[in-house]
Amino acid sequence: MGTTQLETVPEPKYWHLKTVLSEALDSEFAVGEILPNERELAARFGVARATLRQALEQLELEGRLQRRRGVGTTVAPPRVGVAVGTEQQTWPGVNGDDWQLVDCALAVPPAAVADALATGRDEEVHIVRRTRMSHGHAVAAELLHVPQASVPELSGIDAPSGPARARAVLRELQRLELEGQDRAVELGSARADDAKALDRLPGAPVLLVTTRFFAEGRTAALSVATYRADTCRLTFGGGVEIHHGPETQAS
Amino acid sequence: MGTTQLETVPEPKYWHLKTVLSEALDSEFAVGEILPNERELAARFGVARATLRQALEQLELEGRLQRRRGVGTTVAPPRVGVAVGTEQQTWPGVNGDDWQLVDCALAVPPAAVADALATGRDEEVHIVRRTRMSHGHAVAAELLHVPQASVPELSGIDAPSGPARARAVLRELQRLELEGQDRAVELGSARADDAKALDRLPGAPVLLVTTRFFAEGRTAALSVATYRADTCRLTFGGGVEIHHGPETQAS
DNA sequence: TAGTGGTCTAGACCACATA
DNA sequence: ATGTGGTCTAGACCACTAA
Repeated sequence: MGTTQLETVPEPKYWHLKTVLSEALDSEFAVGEILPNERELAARFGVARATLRQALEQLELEGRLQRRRGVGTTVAPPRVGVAVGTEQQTWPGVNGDDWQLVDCALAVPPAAVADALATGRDEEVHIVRRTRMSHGHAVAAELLHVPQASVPELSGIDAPSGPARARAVLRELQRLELEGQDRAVELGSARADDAKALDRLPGAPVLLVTTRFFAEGRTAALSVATYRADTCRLTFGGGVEIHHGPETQAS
Repeated sequence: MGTTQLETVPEPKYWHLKTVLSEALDSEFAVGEILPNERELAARFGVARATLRQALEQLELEGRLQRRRGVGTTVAPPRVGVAVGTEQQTWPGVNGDDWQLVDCALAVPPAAVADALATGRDEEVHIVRRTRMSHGHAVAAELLHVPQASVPELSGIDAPSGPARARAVLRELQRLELEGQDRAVELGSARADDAKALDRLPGAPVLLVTTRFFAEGRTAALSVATYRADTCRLTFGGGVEIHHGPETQAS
């Protein structure tokens, strides 16, 4: 009697912590506000720092928090909706999309990419790197793989690398008639270079969007885009904004 | 000279470990094979168990490993492609989709859902629970929120809850003319009940697919589907299989 | 009952940002 | 120089599975 928790399942501490913190974020903190540091939070809740960190990790995974080394932990703004799929299918780089060309190189792609393109595993392809900006921040980094067979007219007169070369590859690609495309989304962790481009640590959770472009009866190009999973919500069709949680209340 | 690593950035141990393990998985292990236990692996690599676990965690996140308490760590099969978006838009539950009705209840949804449906925050809606099966495993759990206004003809004669009630709600919903729909995908962590349905621990990483169904000029229903992020690759359009990495070599 | 992964602790040191 | 989050250790105990 009185011991009302006799038959309760022992809920992990970090899980309970996460719930408590989550509610505190809703009610007591504003977006951008900085939280007490991990050592103090851990002390305040009477747990080891590692346990506290386990809770923070999950909240960051859910896009509620943002942690930066040397700075602190802040309350994250609601995720931004990023339009990924639209009704009409187009080649990358046509008129007004919010991708910025970075550079272009000729290199042997990973085996998985070579298989998808049906090129030989030792065959070099054009790899165009692009970055997607949204609200002033980089939200995605992309590698667009274009087999040399897809852009046969690519002149040797163009710059051998850099943004100019990238532009040339895209221009040639757009001459083909796009017959279709499909996409896949999966969870991954950021490679070192992508992490740097996205201002995250290597291994940060990302959403991998793989797009195959079909032309001339084959896969004419393959894009692998790496989106920040903490700050992005990928939208398909319509692209209308979805309101979210209690954050809806202002700012 | 000879000290070739003077200016190398100190790569974290768990990151290097992950790379080594990843390569070992490709070359020395078959899908389903069980790895040595964590204590032995840690000893073998000369690191603390926590560090080893950090590497395993990432590999699990990437769908390379599967860990089960009391059993061990096994090599995961390649992710299964799950078709999420198709060209033609349809109501949930029409003819042959691979969702199984679980039950149905009348309850007040979370504020975020109420806002999206433009119902009052205290207004009860029908909540249909469904489970999606693929290859004999549950890959997703869904809550389909249907405002009472969307199914006004729902007879009180039908069962008050359970699969029969769920069927009735979907049947009434399908009478409306579907005017459009849109989707969003984001990263989340599994709620306790979803985790149980998906045979995962609470907090496991999941892909949240939010679908809005439009009819009669408003949002007539809203679905929130929770997909296992470790085993699923969500496909949009076409639904064709994408070949993957070295796993492509058989089964 | 034995062995597995999951949780938790109390430290330590490091890399990074800022003042 | 200080303070932050990131990495790492060497333990301990618990929850779960399967023999």
